[in-house]
Amino acid sequence: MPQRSTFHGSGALAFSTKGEYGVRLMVQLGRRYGHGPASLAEIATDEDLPRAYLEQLVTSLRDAGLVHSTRGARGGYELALPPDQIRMGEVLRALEGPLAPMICATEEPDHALCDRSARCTVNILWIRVRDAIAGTLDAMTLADLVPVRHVPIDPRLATVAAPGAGSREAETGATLAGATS
Amino acid sequence: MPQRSTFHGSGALAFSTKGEYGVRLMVQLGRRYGHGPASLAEIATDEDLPRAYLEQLVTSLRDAGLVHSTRGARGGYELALPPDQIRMGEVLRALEGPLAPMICATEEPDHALCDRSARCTVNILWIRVRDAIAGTLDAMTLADLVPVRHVPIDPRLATVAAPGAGSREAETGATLAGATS
DNA sequence: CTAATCCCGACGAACAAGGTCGGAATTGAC
DNA sequence: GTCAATTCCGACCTTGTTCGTCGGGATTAG
Repeated sequence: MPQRSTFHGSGALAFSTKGEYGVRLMVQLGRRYGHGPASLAEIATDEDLPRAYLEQLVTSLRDAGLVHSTRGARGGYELALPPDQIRMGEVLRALEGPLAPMICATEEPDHALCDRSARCTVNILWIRVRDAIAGTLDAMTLADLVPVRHVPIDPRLATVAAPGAGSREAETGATLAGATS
Repeated sequence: MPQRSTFHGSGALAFSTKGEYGVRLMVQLGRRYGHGPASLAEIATDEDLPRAYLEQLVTSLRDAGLVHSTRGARGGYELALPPDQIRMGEVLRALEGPLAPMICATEEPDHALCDRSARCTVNILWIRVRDAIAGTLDAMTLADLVPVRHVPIDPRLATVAAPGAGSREAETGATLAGATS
């Protein structure tokens, strides 16, 4: 496949495929958590994604300390932390860079102010959007996306799969009414 | 100037220049609200933006019913509504298209489900991000971005510039309900 | 009439997104 | 020791969107 058709996020503020594929990759690793390393080929098949491309993405995730790799035969990747301790904000930041809808709204405190910062009244808008996104993303963990497993092999893992364990409830008032149903 | 340096939104989920310039354009129109039409050349100079490019953007805003145009000499553009009745969400949607971080999280009810929608547990993440963005944007109006004017020429216009006009207090949670259904 | 303005469609260069490729290094299994 | 599976790494290529530019036509005030 040369390229994905049209554009997978049609409008404004779209994530790139890096973000999308990377999250799907992480979810797969979440399902396999506790089963030892999983090879990229395996995951690429499961999610129907180009393996060579996933290699690039997983490198970012590894460098960010989110996944751990094992080289050699029977090697692969696995989560470096339990799923409920991986905030989705971290995942997306590792994949796509800092969450910043605009150059003057970087997450870094040493934000590169635009030259017009003096009379720039628009700044507050981008800041608020950035905070809303970051807040939402950091309020969700990978555990919220991994489908519940019936019976974990290791009973100690039951606490991990418990819903809403660590992640605070978001203050965004998210009404996700019947989204996918 | 052929192109803007590097990329004005460095990381993930960046607005394009359409969104940025368009908002700045609207703010300028907000400052001039009540003073009759303003020409694009004037605004382009004030904001130091390419006039020919603004022409394209303002077309979208006009088609969305946010600005009103007057043709001919001494013509120009003006806001079609008072600033406090223009939600920033509308502005950005007009400029950039629907707020959708991912194809499977469109604002339209007839969302084109990705082919994997059955076993897609990731969807909820994009939906929440989309709601957070839309909620934040729709809770702010153009009046929140226009710097307060000291003394309007026409005293009747004081009501327009007055801060308590209503939509300021909208909390993010309330407006979300209507958006999704 | 003339000058200012909006209006419209076509055009084009630069750039990042979205992948592909080939090979080197590492390791488990036999 | 050999072999196969796998991560690791950098270079390369292609395509579409973004970010504008350009030239002219339609409209209207003075």
